[in-house]
Amino acid sequence: MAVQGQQTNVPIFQRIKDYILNEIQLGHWREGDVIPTEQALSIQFAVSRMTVNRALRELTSEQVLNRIQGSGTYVAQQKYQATLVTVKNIAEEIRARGHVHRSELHCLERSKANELLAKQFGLRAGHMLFHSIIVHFENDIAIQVEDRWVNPDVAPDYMLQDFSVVTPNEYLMVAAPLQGADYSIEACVAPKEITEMLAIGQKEPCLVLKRKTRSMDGIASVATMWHPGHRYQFSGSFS
Amino acid sequence: MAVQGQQTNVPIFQRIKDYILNEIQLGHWREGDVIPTEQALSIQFAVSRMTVNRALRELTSEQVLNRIQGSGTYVAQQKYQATLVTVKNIAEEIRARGHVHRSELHCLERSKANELLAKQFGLRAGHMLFHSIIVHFENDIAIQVEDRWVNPDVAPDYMLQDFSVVTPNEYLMVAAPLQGADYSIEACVAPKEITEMLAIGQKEPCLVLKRKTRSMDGIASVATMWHPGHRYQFSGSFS
DNA sequence: GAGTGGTCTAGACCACAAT
DNA sequence: TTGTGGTCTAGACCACTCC
Repeated sequence: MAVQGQQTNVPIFQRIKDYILNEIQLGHWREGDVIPTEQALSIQFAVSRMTVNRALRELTSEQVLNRIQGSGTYVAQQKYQATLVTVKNIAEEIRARGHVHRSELHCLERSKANELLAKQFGLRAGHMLFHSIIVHFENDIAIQVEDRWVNPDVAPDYMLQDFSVVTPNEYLMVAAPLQGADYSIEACVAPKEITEMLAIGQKEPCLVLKRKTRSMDGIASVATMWHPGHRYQFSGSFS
Repeated sequence: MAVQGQQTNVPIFQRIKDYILNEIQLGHWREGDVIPTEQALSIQFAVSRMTVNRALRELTSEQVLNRIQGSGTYVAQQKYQATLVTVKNIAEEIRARGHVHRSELHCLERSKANELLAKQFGLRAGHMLFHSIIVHFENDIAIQVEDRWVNPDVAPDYMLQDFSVVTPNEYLMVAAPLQGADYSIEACVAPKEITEMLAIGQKEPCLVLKRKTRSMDGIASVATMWHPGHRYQFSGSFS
């Protein structure tokens, strides 16, 4: 019965979200400000508290708001620019470009962890680890050297895989579903063995991605991926 | 009354989420499979449909599930590993490390767009652009050369800023709220002028971030940020 | 038409923060 | 103690898909 001049069929919780985003955009509500309580908004919009709750909860998960139980709802810090690098499985990435992927297995061994590795895995030095070195080719041009150490406790069958068919990445995603990862991206000159595998000059810059993946049962894998700087880059976009 | 052997104080909607994630992880439910309906789950867990709805809705926004009204709820495609690089304002980033930020303005000018730049901005060649080159120091060590071109139509007051106080990034975030960006990260050897500003060897690898930011009114800015490879990296984590 | 998800209500009890 | 957010219920009506 009550006609409220609402434009279309936008759900109420969405209208409340839009209203809040608008107030922030207009500068009426600034970073750190308290915004009206659930009850106040439910009265203002003449809706139930659950509906307001959903709007506020979603804006919180979208990092627009912070909520503190017992205290109130606050405008969050302005978001930093974030760059989302989607690190796909390299084989799939290459195929997606319509190119041919091929890999060479240069090393597959059991080896004892040195102190540095043990520390990264959270294990004691001397603990057994799996180690593989694989070179990935795109149309027969070397594009990545993947130097990977794997925790046998997490992926006991790692050594049994045929890495010409399945990439370590693909296998680990199935064997030890990842819960998260730490990574870094840097530019440096690669050691001689790496430059040889990539067939690049010894002084040529490499783009290096180091990644440590966490699964349920601990650190699953520590990998260093070397790419020739002049023929590889990470790219993408966000909005 | 009903004791259900629940471990702790985990909310019901969270337990349902965990249950679903577990079924997927165990392989009981595979990509594309239909999972039980809201009603079925609400009976299975002896909770109200709203609680199940919240669990499913959140998993959908987390890209674990797809929902189709009138049809059902499906297991989504397995996610790619995604690396979230948070590119903060460099001044803030340095201060967050407890270090001192300082910048040197090496160039601030109006200049006509060459063909390449014009194309990036979506303007015609010869269009006027603002251009700045700033070197950022962390504890008096050069850490970034920021070579930036700005669209005057979007940020007309760019030339009036005092870039020893406000970074271009800070100013642009306010003047032209960004809607998105395209970026790439690569490793290469910098031109002589850059290596001099960074005070590094001429053959030393640089980590280069190129970023094009979009605002409401078009391309706001095109920037190339050069970092010495041996003393700078992008890093972070995700889960 | 039966079944599914999408949304909403008007209460309720709780944990926590501020006072 | 009061006010806040966190969660949950047992219904309801709707839009959409599928048969």
